[in-house]
Amino acid sequence: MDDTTQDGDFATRLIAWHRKHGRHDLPWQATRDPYRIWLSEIMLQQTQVDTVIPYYARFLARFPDLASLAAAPVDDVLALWSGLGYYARARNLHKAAQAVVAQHGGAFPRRAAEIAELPGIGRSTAAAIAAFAFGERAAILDGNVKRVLCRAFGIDGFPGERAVEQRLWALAEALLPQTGIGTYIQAQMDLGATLCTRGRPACGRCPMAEICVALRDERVAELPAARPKKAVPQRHARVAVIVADGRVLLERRPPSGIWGGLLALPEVPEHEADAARWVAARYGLTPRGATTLAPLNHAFTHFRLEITPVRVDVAPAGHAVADGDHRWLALADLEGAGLPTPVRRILTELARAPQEAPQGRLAF
DNA sequence: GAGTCGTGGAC
DNA sequence: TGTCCAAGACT
Repeated sequence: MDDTTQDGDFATRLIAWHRKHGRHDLPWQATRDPYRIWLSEIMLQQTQVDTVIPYYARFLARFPDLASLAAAPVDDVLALWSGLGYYARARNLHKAAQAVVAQHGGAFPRRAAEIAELPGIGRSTAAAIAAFAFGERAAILDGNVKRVLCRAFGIDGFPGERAVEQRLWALAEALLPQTGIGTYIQAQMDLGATLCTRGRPACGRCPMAEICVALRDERVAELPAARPKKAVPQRHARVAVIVADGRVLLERRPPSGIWGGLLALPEVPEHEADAARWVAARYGLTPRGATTLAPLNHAFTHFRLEITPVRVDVAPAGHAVADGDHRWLALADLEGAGLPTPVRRILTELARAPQEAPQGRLAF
C-alpha cells in the first residue's frame, strides 16, 4: 500500500473530530509560552495526564519562567520532581534551561531542529513544542500516534523495532496537513488517549472507523503488536535508616543509574553481614542498636526490587558527615526533599510511628 | 540495537 | 496479585 496517498483524508477527519470531542481544557493548552509547553511535554513523557497535572502546577508556581528555573539549584528542581520518576528528565530540564540562557540569550529556540539539540528533547518532543508554540509543520511520533497509525493503516510489527518505527515516521510526515498543525497534533494525542486506547478502543465513536484497516480486518486487539516478552529480574537491596535525634541520614546517589542524583537512604553493600558495623566504619558514627524492618517491594519497568530497611540508631555525635552529598533530614520535614518513592514510604512510616516496636528480627 | 531509566493506572 | 505500559530520550 502507498502510505503517502491512501490516507482517506486522515487529517481532515481528525481535526473535525477534535473540534467537538477533543480535550481543550488541559492546563498547558491555555498558552503558547514555549517554556510552559516544553515543561508539559517533558513531564508527559511516559507519564499519564492525570499524574502530571499536580506536578505541573507546583512546578510553575515555584518556577514561573525559564530564567527562574535556570537560576535555581538542581536540588530544588529534583525536589519538585520527587515521585514523578525518570529523574534524568529533571536534570536535563535544568541543564537545557541554562543552555537556553547561555546560548540563546534566554529566548527559547523556535525551530524543531534547534529545539532537539537541547538535552532531554528528542525528535518527537521537539516537534510537539515547535508545533504548539510556533506553529511549525512537524510530525510527532509518541505512543498515541504509533497506536493510531498502526491500527488505521494496519501496520504489523512491534513499533519499537527500527524498520517499523521508520515507516511510522514517514507516514506521520506524509499525513501532516498544510495548516492547523497544533490542532492536528493535539487531535492525534486526544484520539489515542481518549478513544483509540490500548485496552478497549471505542471504535463505534471513532472518526477513522470508515478507513481503519485494523477495524475492517478485525485486528484492533492485536495492533499495534506487543513488545517481545522478557524475563524481569528480581533484585534485592538493604538500605540503612540511620536515625539520630529524629533525623535520618540521606546520601546522594551517583549521577547515573537508578534514582541518579537524588538523595536516598544509603545502600548497605551486599557482602556486609553487619549493617551497624558498616555504618560505624563508613560514617564514623556510634550505633546503639540495629533493627531489620519489614521489607517492601518496588516494581520498575525492567526489574523488581525488594528493599530491606535496617534501622540503625546512632548517638548524635554532632551529626558528622554532613556535606553536599549527605544530609540529615528531620522526619518532620519530609515534604520538601527530593526522594524516590520507596524511600519516602519508608521514612513516612518511620515518622508516623518512630517508637514502634521492631517488626523484624534483630540484626544483632 | 538493546538496556536503562520511575511511577501509577488499568485490567 | 501480576502484567503491561503511558505525550521518550539517552547510552
